Formats: sequence, structure tokens, C-alpha cells
Amino acid sequence: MTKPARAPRADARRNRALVLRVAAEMFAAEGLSVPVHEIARRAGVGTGTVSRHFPTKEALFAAVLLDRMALLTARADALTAREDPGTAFLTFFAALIHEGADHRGLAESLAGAGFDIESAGVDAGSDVSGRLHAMLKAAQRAGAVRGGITFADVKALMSGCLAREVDPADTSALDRVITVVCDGLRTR
Amino acid sequence: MTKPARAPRADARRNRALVLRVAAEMFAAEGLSVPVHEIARRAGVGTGTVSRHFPTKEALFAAVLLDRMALLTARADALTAREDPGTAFLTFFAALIHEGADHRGLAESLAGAGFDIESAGVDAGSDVSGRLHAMLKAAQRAGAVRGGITFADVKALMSGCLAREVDPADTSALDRVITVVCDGLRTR
DNA sequence: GAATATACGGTACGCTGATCCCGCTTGTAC
DNA sequence: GTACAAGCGGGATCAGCGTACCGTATATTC
Repeated sequence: MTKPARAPRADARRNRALVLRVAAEMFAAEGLSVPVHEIARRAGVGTGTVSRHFPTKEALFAAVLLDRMALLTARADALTAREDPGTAFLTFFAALIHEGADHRGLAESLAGAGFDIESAGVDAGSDVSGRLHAMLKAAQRAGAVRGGITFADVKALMSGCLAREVDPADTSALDRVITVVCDGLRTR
Repeated sequence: MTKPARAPRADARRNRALVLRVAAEMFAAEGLSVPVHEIARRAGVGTGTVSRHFPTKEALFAAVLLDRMALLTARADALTAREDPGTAFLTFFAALIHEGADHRGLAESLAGAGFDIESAGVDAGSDVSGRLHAMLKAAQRAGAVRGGITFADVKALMSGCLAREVDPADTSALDRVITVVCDGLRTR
């Protein structure tokens, strides 16, 4: 029933990987507004090649995020196992912000400008949001994070730290902002 | 030398005010992405009329902000006169965030998506940024706000509270986020 | 080495939105 | 009331971007 569908050609596999790598770099550096056309040019392929492997720009972005997300999920699980709930949550929170700072496209997506990560299905397999949510609840039960805060508040604060105003080259600025927010999240 | 330039016609003045009012509402409700075309339609005028009064979309947005900015400056001065530096700063900080929450266009602009307020010259006359900066420094001198924080950090945190994730209809969510950030800003 | 499905490059198309322009209308001055 | 500049509406124009298509090239299979 399911047709055998022989393995894709070697050059196709290579091109797919190449496009994915270039797209990751460009989304990270320039944000979601980089033209697909430009990604193709930088990868040295035609636009047709890009759109065949990734039918839409959104699909391309989702593919870029997928593997990154898997790494983050693993990180979350490690923290949950090793640290107390409060530390685990705040550390993962900070890690996600750093991730976004290295990745303008991701930050924009979190901020709601462009594609919606969750609706793009990126989150489906590697459930980063779910992990963060669970860690928040655990930290609150442990009394480390103030109780009124909702998961939506946390996401808002996260994307807040990634606002363009924060000079991405200035890591100390990012750390100051993270410190302010984390201290604010802690129980008084 | 300066030509007499007789006063503009009554209908022109009326139309300018009308467009300005409609544009303010729509930028507030929909953000910077609302088409100029749509503003004209809602105002019941042609696109030509809009572009004659305001040569570019950016100019229109700047005009919308100008009077609002004047109000905020006055508010800042009143707070500085009446309150201690720490309270004045944090209150004004919260007020600016609430202003942005009522004004999606302003929030987007602060977040760096779209026009840059400062380069649009909006801030030139009514110096809201300057006021906030001065209030921050005063609050830090008074020991109410932690010292390491820079003005850029404050702007980042501000636009952070305005991220799309915060449901604008849910004022309590906004207040929770503001509380977190303000507590984080205070000296330990 | 020949046959063929697969993949390629790049052009063409359609869409959206900002800005410009021009023929007509209307407020204003005398 | 008349003349005329100022102002008006909205279509034309231009630019940027994503997507679909098609003739050509090439990896794979026998």
C-alpha cells in the first residue's frame, strides 16, 4: 500500500541539509524577515530547490527549529532531575532567553511577530513549552516562585527580555535584564 | 522672504484632524501594520487626502504620537515634583507600560518592530525618554533602584511587558508582569 | 552505457501595500 | 456671483516577496 518510495537522491539530501544550515544562520542573524530568495542565493541554489524541499517559508523555519528544540528539551529534563525546582525553573528560563538572544528568528516568533511556533507544529514533538510550564508549577509548589504568576506571564517576560532594545552583542546587558526578571519572579 | 502662505482651507483642517483621530484609533487597536488605505476608508476620505497631509505613513504615526507624548511629559514632571525619586520612577515606568498596552502601535514601535520613535523625531519636542532617564538616575542615587541597571535595560524591560503574549484585555496579567519587573528593579 | 525518474535553476505570476498623479470639485476672496 | 487656487478622490504605478512552473541536467538502476 505504502509505496516503496526509494531513497532520495544524494544531491537532494545534500542540498536539503545545505539549505537548512544556511537558513538557520540567516534566521538567527536577520530574523524572520529575510527573503527566501536571499537564503537560496546564499546557499548557492535556486529558489525552486528551496521551495521543493520546504513548501513554504514557515515550513522551512519549523524545520530549522526542530533539532534545536530537541536539545532544549533534553536540557530541561536534566535540570529537573538534578536541581531543586526553583533553581531548575529559573535556570531553564534563563537558558531559553539566551537561546532566543542567539536566534533572532526564534525571538521574533516567541514575541508573536511572524509565525506562531505552536501552530507551526514545531512544539509537537519536543515539548519545550510543556517542560517550562511543568517546571513553573513545580517551582511554585516548592515556594520558590511567587504564586500568582501564570505561564502566560512567564512567556511574556521571556519574550520581553528578547526585545530588540537589548543589544545582542552586549551579554552583560542581557544578564542584567535576566537578573531583574528572575529576582522579580522569586518569592519575596 | 517667508511667503505669507495664507491659512489652510477649513475643509482641509477638518480632514486633517479627522484623519489624525481615525489613525490614532486604528494604530492603537491594530498596530503599525494597518494599511494606510484602510485608515483612509474608515475616515471616509481618499488615500490621496491622507498622503497629502502626511507624506508618509511614518509621518502620520509620528503626528499621532506627538500630543500623547506631551501629556506623558507633564505627568512625569508632576511625579518628579510630588513623589520621592523611587516612587516617581517606578510609577512613571508603570504608566508608560499601561500607555503602551492601550496603544499597540506605540508598543510595536518601542519593541523596534516598525518605525523607530526617536529617529522619527517624535521625541524631539516632548522628551519622554529624557524624563524617564533622569528619573532612573535620581532613583538610583536615592538608593531605591539597583545601581547596575542602564537606561537601555529599562527600555528593554518596558517593551518586554508589552509583548504580544500579554493579553491586552487582561489587565490583571499586565499588572502581575509589571509587579514582577518593578520588584526586580528595586534594591534588594 | 543507456534509460529514466528525480532534482535543479531560475523565470513568471499573483498578491499586498505605499506613494504619486491627474482631472474634477469646492472653499475663499473680491 | 465669479474666478481661481486649494483640496479632493481614487486609480495608476512601483516595489518586495512567496509560490508555481518548466525545460534542462544528472544521479541511479539495470
